[in-house]
Amino acid sequence: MSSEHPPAGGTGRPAGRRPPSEPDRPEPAGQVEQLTLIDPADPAAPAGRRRGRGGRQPGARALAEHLPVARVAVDKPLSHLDQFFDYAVPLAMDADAVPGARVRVRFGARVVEGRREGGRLEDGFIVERLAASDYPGPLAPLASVLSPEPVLTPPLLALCRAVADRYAGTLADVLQLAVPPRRSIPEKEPAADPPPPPAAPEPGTWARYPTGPGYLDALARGGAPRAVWTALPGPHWPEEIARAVAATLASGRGALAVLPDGRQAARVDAALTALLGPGHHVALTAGLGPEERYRRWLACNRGTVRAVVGTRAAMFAPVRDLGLVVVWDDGDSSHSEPHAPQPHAREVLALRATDAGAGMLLGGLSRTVEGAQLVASGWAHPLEPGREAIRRAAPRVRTIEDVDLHRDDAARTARLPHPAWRTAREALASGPVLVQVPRRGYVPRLACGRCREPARCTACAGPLEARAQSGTLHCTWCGRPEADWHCAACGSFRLRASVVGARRTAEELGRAFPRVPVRTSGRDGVLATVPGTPALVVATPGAEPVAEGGYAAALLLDAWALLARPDLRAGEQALRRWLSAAALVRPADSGGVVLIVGDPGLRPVQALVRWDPAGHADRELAERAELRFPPVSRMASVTGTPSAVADVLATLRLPEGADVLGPVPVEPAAGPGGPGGSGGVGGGRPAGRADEALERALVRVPPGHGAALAAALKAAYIGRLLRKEPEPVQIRVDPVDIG
DNA sequence: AGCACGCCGACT
DNA sequence: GTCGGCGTGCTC
Repeated sequence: MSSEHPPAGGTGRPAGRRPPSEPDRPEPAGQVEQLTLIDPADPAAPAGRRRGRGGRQPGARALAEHLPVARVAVDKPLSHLDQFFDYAVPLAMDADAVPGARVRVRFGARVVEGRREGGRLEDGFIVERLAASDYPGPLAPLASVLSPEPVLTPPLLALCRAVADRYAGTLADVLQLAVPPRRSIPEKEPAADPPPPPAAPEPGTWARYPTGPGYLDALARGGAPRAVWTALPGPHWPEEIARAVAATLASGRGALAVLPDGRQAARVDAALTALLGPGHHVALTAGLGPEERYRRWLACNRGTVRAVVGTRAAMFAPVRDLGLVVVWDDGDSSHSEPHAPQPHAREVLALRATDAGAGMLLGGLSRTVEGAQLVASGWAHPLEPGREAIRRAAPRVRTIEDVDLHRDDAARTARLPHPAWRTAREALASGPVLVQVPRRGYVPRLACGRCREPARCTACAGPLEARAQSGTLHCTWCGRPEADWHCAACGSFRLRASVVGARRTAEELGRAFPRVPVRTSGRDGVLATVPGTPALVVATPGAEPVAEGGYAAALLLDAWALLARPDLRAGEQALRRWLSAAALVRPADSGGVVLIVGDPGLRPVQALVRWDPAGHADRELAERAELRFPPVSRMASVTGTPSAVADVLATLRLPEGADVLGPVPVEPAAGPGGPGGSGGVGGGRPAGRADEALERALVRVPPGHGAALAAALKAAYIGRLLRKEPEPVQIRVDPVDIG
């Protein structure tokens, strides 16, 4: 009677069998009868209805005969529980109701005398078609199939599931990130055939790396090499990425490259077009508009194009036969998706590479600890230039200390140490000069004038700021005035106003170099390129324009400010920012000079001078290993009211070797980068009411137990939902804001 | 999330 | 006697 096989892929009981604890429900006699519809509200009743073995219901609509059940991921309700719901497939929808199709379903209806009433229309995706459902009750029919376009294909679903699991998040949240909203116009356009694979590219500038040509060759021959690539400074890396992508296409497979921002994606896009011509790839970036974005996404999903270059949202792009994933500059915080569960492009793409058996190219001018770990663990190989190639490509780097150097009048006007002023003046004779200024608001507002220790509130340790009107000191967290501050570290009473912003630096430089044009590139108003003519270009980190022919010099001001942040990654990030600016400067042979204003004894400063990001990352990794910090361990944060956090910690079934740090009170949200933000599971603010005291605990597990940690956190979270605990908690895997 | 059902106090 | 409090459970 009941079907011989349990539903494919179903996790539940075999269809037609139920535990004996539900005696009052009629035992389904067989699948087809079981699925006969009782819903009256289908206007498009198919005329020639085929009968199942026992179509006993006179008013029933005909159902698809082959696989009459559609398992649906319903978008809205209960998404915390990550459940699928089974619906019957009306015969009229049989052809369209393919796995991955978007559907509308009635959800939450009640049954009155065998008829279904009410129920809200919800969006969903068909996850799979089944011969039978393991749901014991009668199935409601699909309300409609919005489109037969299979957008949530089985491999994309599997990826979303894996990402949700890795981050203790819900499938629904990840689906939101992975599947773009539907637009009907691009869907109606016919799918073209993909172009034939291009020829394998020449190594080009990859020849500058000992293992570069071999890496490219492996890709072209269908291999899956995984490399952590330290790129040489200069303008060649976009083309090098393009060649790696082209080599993968040559093997008949697809490729996906994710870059931190649209400017850089545009450079790789242009390099790919130059190398292959149009038609082989699409760029997937914000700012395209929803329709064009969907058109390109569809082109990728339909296999019309085999390569995608884009920003972080492209990490889910459904590239077919994935042969290579590329992440450029994974230390850039833009690679962290701000929406729950906040997946990181590097992690998602490493997951995809592993699952798809694809290669990976994790490249950048610098190297993150995570990159160093991938090499240390043997998962990836280093792809590095030799010392000689670095010497040829990199500018000369000099350091000067920034103590008491304001002797010269012009230099003082520019707030520049004198040697920096002189370097700029000399370099301006032959080209543009880049001045990198830390972003305001990114650095401690005030610091000790002697030892540079950030000035902190004596009550709550929040950062102090000087009120513009009165000039008095106040804490930006608790608001308390700080009457007689002195440095907690060295006892000095002198304060130093932290950093001059880009705009004011530009004004002052303009006065110090009256005949030289000054351009700024920053948060609002980012310049992509500047001409190769003499000019001062003041930029904040990440916004440096590329100069035609390279900058003659770069000045990196206020190194201390980047390093003074109470952040695990402060050193790594500082070095990353300096390298990205320094890489835009001409090679030393052509006179390129970088001058960094900061203590030459600091490890990141030394790494810049030696141009050794890999060594720096290795040392950071060793330090993290010693302290058992991520990524050597995996961490998650649990934030909420004290009782809620305590409850989660108490019910958490932690894996072997786990430990808990805290809980500690969380500072009230301080400014833009505060502990707000949604993430993991438990979405928005964990604060029930505003201003309620919150605590945060960090949970840490040894390497290899990340999945168990995520599973345990999610179980504890779901447990609270099921128990209807009113106090919300927020759970975040790989929290970004741990100091 | 909504929206049912279900078992105990003050009203026409 | 009934209307209604929102506690608990279900939604294919």
